This record gives sequence, structure tokens and C-alpha cells, in this order.
Amino acid sequence: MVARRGRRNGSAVARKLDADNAPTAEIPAVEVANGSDPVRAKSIPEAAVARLAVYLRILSAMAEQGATTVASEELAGAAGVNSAKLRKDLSYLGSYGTRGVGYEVRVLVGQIERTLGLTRQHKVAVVGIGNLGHALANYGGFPGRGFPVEALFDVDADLIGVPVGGIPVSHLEDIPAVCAERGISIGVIATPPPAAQSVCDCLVAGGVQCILNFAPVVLQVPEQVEVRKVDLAVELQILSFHVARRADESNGAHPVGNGMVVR
Amino acid sequence: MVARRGRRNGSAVARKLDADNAPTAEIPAVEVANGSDPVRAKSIPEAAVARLAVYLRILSAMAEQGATTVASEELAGAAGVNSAKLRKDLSYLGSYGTRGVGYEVRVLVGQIERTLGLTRQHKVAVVGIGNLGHALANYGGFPGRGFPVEALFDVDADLIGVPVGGIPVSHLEDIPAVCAERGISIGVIATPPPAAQSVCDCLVAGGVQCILNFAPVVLQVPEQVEVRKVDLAVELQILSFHVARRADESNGAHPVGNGMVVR
DNA sequence: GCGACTTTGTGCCTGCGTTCACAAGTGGCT
DNA sequence: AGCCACTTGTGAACGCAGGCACAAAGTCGC
Repeated sequence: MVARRGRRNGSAVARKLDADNAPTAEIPAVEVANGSDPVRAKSIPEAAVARLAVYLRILSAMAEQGATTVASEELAGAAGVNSAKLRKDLSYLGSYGTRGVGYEVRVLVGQIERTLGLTRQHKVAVVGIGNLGHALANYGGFPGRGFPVEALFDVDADLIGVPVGGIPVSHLEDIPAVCAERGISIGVIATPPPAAQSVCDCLVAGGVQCILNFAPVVLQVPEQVEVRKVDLAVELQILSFHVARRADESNGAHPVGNGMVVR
Repeated sequence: MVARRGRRNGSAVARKLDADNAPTAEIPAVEVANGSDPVRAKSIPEAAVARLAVYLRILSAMAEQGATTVASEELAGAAGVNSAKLRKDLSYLGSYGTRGVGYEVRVLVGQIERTLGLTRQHKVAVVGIGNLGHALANYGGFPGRGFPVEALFDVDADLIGVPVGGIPVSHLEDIPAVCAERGISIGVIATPPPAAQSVCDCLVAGGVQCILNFAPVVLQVPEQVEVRKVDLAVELQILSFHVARRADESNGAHPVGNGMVVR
């Protein structure tokens, strides 16, 4: 953002703009955001969405303990973020705070749930009932909120038909049919790496829109399918990197005895 | 997708805009950039580190299949990233490519391993041997590379002493002693939320430097301890958000052609 | 040995996300 | 009523990450 002289650029429209840019043509850019209709996000940054989920959990806990209002500073502390960031995150939902007071916990919970789409149920299928799949299937209705596991799949003949967490396991080849039939919207892949891509294809064929992938594989999916990856090995390696970096820092680095900003 | 294959995109520099606007005369504060001992990361962006781990896996697979060299374009394709980004990531390690040819797979593997600190072993402890903990303990030497699980902990008396994946389970209260004794450097928390913070404290007391947290809790740790969080509920909620957003988009076909240009 | 071709490494720019700082509301107190 | 203390919401600056495009550097063919 290079101090453009125009005021706000409004939406992300990447017009040819500028060159000369007659400033009088600026549109107020207040398109949505009036409370009446949907408070539909113009575009909430992905990072903010992740934090909203965290806030939601904290707020729910607070509500259970009887809190009715909360200040940004307090909530930010509990979430481990800067209070300005928290306020900006919440501002994406609209203005639901009261200056001088704070936010009403219940209102906030409701707004976040609505924004995250938690007012509808999202049926989940878990593919690959190994150790991890087992754990996921038993996770107890996932976070309890709106993510019922409604289908399980595996290749192992010994597992087919066996109920895990109350749901019988189906065969991989039934993925498309079963997913379509039960209206599965989220697929969780917990298979060994070689199977992941084909499983993914099956899920997509079954109409699944979102995939949570635990297999260490880069999945290829059509444009409209959203994939999120949880990769244990990568996480560990990142931690390893930090260990190494730290070791190096304390180890080497006294060459000139100068200031040597660590950074 | 976006036709980027074509070489000459035409439309070279359209940079006439904003003639005034030249604020970037700042001195970039390059003090640190001495290249004395170049090997060690001056400071690799975290995002790049995560990608390096992905490249490493792909490269290892390629090496196994007998590939000796690889071009950035090819590797980038396999990793699902832009080739320029890949080259920039690799350049953080130093210059190990050959222009006109590509990168030597083995060299690259070695350099990434070294940079990520994978040349040493990082002993792992898993706390909370429930469904998830079980899965983790059996994950088979984790990614096989340098992350041996060497300690397990739980509160459940029935589990104490029972070997899981070859390691007997110890009691929570022994965490500090056992971790210190066995030189654990990475702790994995797979406990129910209420136990997470106290377990975390125990791990820190045992000298653990890095923590991978699966519990949906914001952990409080001293400065020098690195924490990474894997939060299932958050992941699902992010996916849910995308489902909701997509539904809205196709649903409310905004007639007022104003904003809302598809990117 | 030279020219054509290939691929790396990187400077520059753009745009996003974070942080700061402050004006603008709001409720309580006098 | 008026003032004050408090807290939100956001404009603006900053820094980081991503992507383009090109010069440098190497290989291959003749």
C-alpha cells in the first residue's frame, strides 16, 4: 500500500486505474455492511478467520462461566494476540461492540458462528481408519459444534461394516455414492500417502467441497474445492529448525565482538 | 490455470503512474547481511521453512526413484508452488543450483536437512495416550527421519507401564525427570484441554524446547520455548467458512454490478 | 571456440497482514 | 447537565511475503 492519494481503494478491483485518476469519481464504497441483509464478509483475511475460531472457543467458555461482556484487551490476552488485531478481526464481522464497555459475549458468539458458517451442519467423512482415523472418528462429534461424522471408509476388508464411533465403515469404492447420498461436505483424509490422491478424487466425485488432508502429499483438486493440510512431519521439522537455529545462535556468532544484532 | 506459460507477456513496464510518490528512499538497514559464515540461515522466513520441509519430502522420493537432477519448474510443480518462489526459498540455503541444468537432488536434500536441523536426532515425548496419542506413538518413528519417540505419558493408572509402540507409558508427574534424563527436545501434547497447560509446564520444566500442541488451548510458555499448534476444530471451522462464503457467492447474485468482481 | 539455449538467482514492485495511535462514542459520576 | 474515564473502530505506516522479469551463468551442438 503505497500511500495512494485516493482514499480507500474500495474493493479489490484491480482496475487499470491511476495513470491520472480523476479523484472526483470515487465511489463511497460502502457497498454492503449495512445490518439488514447478510453481513457477508467482503473478504475476511484467512489468518483472521483462523483467529476468529479461536476467539469463538474462548468466548464460549466465558459464556459458560457467566460472563456477559468482555473487553478487547481481556479477550486478546486470553487468545494470545494483540488487542488491536483482535478488534480489527472483530470489525470484519461488523460493529458489535459498545464503546466504553466492550463486547457482549453472546452477541459475539452468535456473529462469529454465523460468519464461520457454523449455523448449518457440515457432515464429515473420514477416510482411512488406521490409528489416526480411529482417533478422528472417536473425537466425539468433533468439536461438538456442527461437524457430525457421518461416514467412514477404508480398504481393509476386516474393517468394512465394523462400527467405529457408532458409524459402520464402508469401502473406499463406495465413497462417491455414499458421500453424495448422505450429503457429506467435508472429507478428512487419513490414509497412507499413496492412496491420498485417488481418495481425494473419489471425495470430489462425491460432491465434497472441502478436504482436510493429513497425508503428506500435495493434493491436486479442481478449482472450487478447498484443501487444508495438516502435516505432522512438516510441523516437527519446523520445530527442528528452530532448535537448530537457537543452537547456532548461542554457539557461533562472536566473530567481531561487535554489536551483532541478533534478529 | 492462468496462462503463464507464454513467455512474452507483452505489456512490459506500464509503470508510469504516480510520478510523484517515491518514498522508498529509505536505507534498508542491512547491517546483519555480512556473509561471513553463510551456511547458517541469516533468517529464513517461517513460511519458507515450512515449504522447505515439503520440498525435502519430494526430493527424497525423487532420489529414491533415481533422479539425479531436477529443475525448479519441475520441483515447483510437484510441490504446488510457483517456481520463482521455490528458487527464492532454495536461495536461502545458498547457491546450490547449476544454471542451465537445475539442482542436484542429493545436494539439495543434504542442504535442506542441514538447514532444518535434521542431521541431529530430536527425541520426542508424547503426552496423553488417548486415541490421538496412540496414533502418534505408533506413527512409526514419525516421519522416519530423526524424530524417535522416546517417552510416553498419561494419567490413567491402567496405562502406566503398558508399552505402546514399544515404549512403556509413564505417569504425568514423572515428566520433568524423564524428559531431562532422556534428553527429550520435543514434546507433543495430546491431552484433554484442561490438562494441557500444566503438562506444558512440566515439559518446560524437563528442559523441552519445542512443543507441538494438539489441545485446543492457548499455551503460556517462557520466551525461549517454541510452540506450534495443530487445532482440528479451527481447521474445520476454516473450511466451514469457505463453504459458507461460497454458498453466499453463488446465492446472492448481486445485481448491482458494483463491487463483487470475481477476482 | 562460439553462439544458441536453458535455467538459476535476484532486484523490484505489489499487496496483504500487523501494529500504532487516535478520534469518536458511551456510560457513570458529580 | 457536564465532565471524565474507558473502550471501540479505523486510518495510516510498516514490514514481510509473493510474483514477475531479466541478467548472469552455465551447457550443448557445431
